[in-house]
Amino acid sequence: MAKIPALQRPATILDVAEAAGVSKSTVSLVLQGSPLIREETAAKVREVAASIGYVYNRRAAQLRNQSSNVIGVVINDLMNPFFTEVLVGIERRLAQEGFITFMAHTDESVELQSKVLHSMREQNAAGIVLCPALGTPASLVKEVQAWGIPLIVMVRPLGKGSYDYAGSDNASGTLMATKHLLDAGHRRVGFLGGQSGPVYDDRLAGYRDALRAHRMKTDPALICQSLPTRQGGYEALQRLLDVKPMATSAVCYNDITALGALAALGERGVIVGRDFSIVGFDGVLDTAHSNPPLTTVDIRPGSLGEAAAGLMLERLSHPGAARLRYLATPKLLLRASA
Amino acid sequence: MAKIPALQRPATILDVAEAAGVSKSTVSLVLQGSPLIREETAAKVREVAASIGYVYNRRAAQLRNQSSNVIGVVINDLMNPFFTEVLVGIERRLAQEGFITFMAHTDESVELQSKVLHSMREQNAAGIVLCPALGTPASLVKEVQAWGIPLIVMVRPLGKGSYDYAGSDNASGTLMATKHLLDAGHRRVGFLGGQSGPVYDDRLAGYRDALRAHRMKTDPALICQSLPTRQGGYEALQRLLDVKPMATSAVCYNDITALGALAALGERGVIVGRDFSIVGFDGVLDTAHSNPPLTTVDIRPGSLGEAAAGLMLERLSHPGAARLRYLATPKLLLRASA
DNA sequence: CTGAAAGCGCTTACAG
DNA sequence: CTGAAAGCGCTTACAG
Repeated sequence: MAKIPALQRPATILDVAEAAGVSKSTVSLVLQGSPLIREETAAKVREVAASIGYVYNRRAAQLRNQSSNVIGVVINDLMNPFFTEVLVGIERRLAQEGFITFMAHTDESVELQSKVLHSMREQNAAGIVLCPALGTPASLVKEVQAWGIPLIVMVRPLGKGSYDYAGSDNASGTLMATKHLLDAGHRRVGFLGGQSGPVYDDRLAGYRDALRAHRMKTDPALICQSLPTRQGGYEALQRLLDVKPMATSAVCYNDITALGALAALGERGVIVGRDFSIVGFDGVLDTAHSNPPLTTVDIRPGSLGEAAAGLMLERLSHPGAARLRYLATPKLLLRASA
Repeated sequence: MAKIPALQRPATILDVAEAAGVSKSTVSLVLQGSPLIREETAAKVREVAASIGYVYNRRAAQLRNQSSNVIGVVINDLMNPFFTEVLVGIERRLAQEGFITFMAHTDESVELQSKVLHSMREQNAAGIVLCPALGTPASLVKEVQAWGIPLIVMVRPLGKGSYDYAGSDNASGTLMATKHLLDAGHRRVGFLGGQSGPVYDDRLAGYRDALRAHRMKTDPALICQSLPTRQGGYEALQRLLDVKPMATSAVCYNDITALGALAALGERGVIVGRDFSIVGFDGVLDTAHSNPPLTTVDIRPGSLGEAAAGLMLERLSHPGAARLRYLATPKLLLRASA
C-alpha cells in the first residue's frame, strides 16, 4: 500500500502522482481515461487517488483546455409553471450529456437579464439558452452572438435576425382551440389574457383566422388583454363577463390565465364546461387536475425544453451549421372545461 | 487613442496591458478596483479594455484565488410550485450578493442527487443548498461536510446530526389548521396526502395534537396517504370520501395535494367551502386563485428560499460559527375553501 | 508508457 | 505606482 499522508490542502494531481509513484502526466492521462496507460497502472492510480481523497478540479482542467461544460439558462418567469417545466426539460437533457446548468431568473427584467448574461459570459458559459424577458430588444441576439457564445432563443422570438430558436406554432394552436369552440356551437368566443408581443400576436391571429373560417368577424370587445398570470386571467374574465352580448366561452392566452379565469368563474358560481367553456394554451401538468380539468392546447413544455437543449448540443458540435429551429406542434387536449 | 488590434483569440489582461502601455499587474489591480492605482490610469485602462473587447475571465481569477462565487442549488421536485418559489427566493438573494447558481433538479432520485453533488464539488462550488430527495440517507450530511463545502439543508431535515437548516415549524402549522376546522364545528377532519418522513410526521403530529386538545381521538381511517402531488391529492380525496362516518373537511399535507383534492371534489359537484372544507399547507402563490381560493398554512416559500440563501451567506463569512437555523413561522391564510 | 517543460488567464508578494 | 516572477491545478506536445 502507498503511504496515505494527511493533507491540509486539497490533494492535487501531483500528490496522486507522488503517492502512486508515477508522473503527473500519467495521472492526468488516467483521469481522462486515456488508452495510452496500461490498465494495471491506471487502476493503481485510481485507487491511490481515491484513498488520498483526490478531487478532480474541472475548472483548472477547463482553463487549460479552453473548454467549458457549463450552459447558462436564463428564464423570465418561473412563477409560470410553463417555464418551470421548460427549465426542467432543459436541465434534464443537459445533465444527461454531462453539462451543468447556470440558472438565472430574470423575473421579466431586461436589466437583470443583461446582468446575468454578462455574468455567464465572464464565467465562461459554453452556451446560453435564453427565454427573453418581455421587452428584450432584438439587438440582444447580435450582441450575444458577437461574444462567440452559442445562443438558443426560446419561446419568444427576438426579431427577424438569424438565430437558433425553439418555440411553438402559436397560430395553429389557437386556431385549433377556437375552431373547437365554434364547432361546439359557441358564437361568442372571447380571447382572454396576454399582452402584445410576437407570441400574443400569433395566438390572436389564430383566433381571428378561426372566426374568419366560420365567416364571423371578430368583436374587439371580446378581446381582453391582461398580464399573463393567474391574477391577470382572473381580472380579464371579469371584464369579459361584462361584455354584451354575453360571451359563452374563451380561448386563453396561456394556461395560467385560463386557471385564473376558472377561479373567477367559480367565484360567480358558473359551472365551467356546462355554462361556460374555457380553453388554455401550453399543456402545463397542473391543468390535468384543475377544477375542472382544463381543455388546453398542448405544446408539451418539458419536451420543448429538451428540444432546446438538443439544439444547443447540436450547435456545440456543429458551430458552423445552418440555423436550427424547433417548433412544437400543438395538440388539443380535451378535458372537462370545454 | 491606443491602437485597437483585431484579435483572433479572446483578449487577455496582457493584451490590455500592452494596448494601454502599462504592466499586467496594473491592469489586474484596476480590474479589481484597487485603490493603489491612480484614477487617471485606471480610467485609461478601463477604456482600453472596453475598446479591445476584453472580458474578465473570472474562472481563471478564481483558480488563482482559490475562490468561487458559485453556489450549487439542488432541488428535489420542481413540479411542485413550492420548491420553485423556494428556488426563486434562493437565486434572487444569491444573485443580489454577486453569486451565481448551479441549479440541478433531482426529481426525487437519490442516485441523481449523488451525481450532481459530486459534479458541483468538481466544479468548485463555494457552497451547496440542498432540498434532499426522498429517501436521502442522513449520512449524506457528513459526507458533504467532509468535503469542506458549506452545506445548507432545506425543508426536509436529514437526521439528528449537526448542520445548517432552513425549514418550517410543521407541527404548529397543522395544529393551527386543524384547530381552525374544529373551531368551525367540524368533527370529522381528514388528514390528506403525503408520505411518511420527517416533514410528514411533524405535520401529522400537529393534526393529532389539535384533535387531542379538543378531546377527540384520531380515527386512522381519516388519514389518507398519497404521493405529494396533485394526482396524489386527487386520489387520496376519493378514498377519504368513502370513509364512514363521512368526513366534512381535511387538512392537507401540502398545497398541491389540496389542489388535487379541490379537483376531485369539483368533479363530484361538491361545493368546497360550503359542503366540504379544505386547508392546504405551504402558501404557494397559486392558491390565491384556485377554484375556490385555498385556505392554507402559509410558510412563505419565497422568503424561506431567501432565508436559506441568507444562511449560506452567513456561513460563508463565518465558517466557524455555531450551527445556523431558520424556522418559518406558519400563518393561517383564510380564504374561501375553509 | 513516462518525465520535463510550457502554458491556460489570472493574482500576489516583492523589489524597485 | 510598476515590472518581473512564481504559482493556482490542470493538459499537452515532445523527447526519451
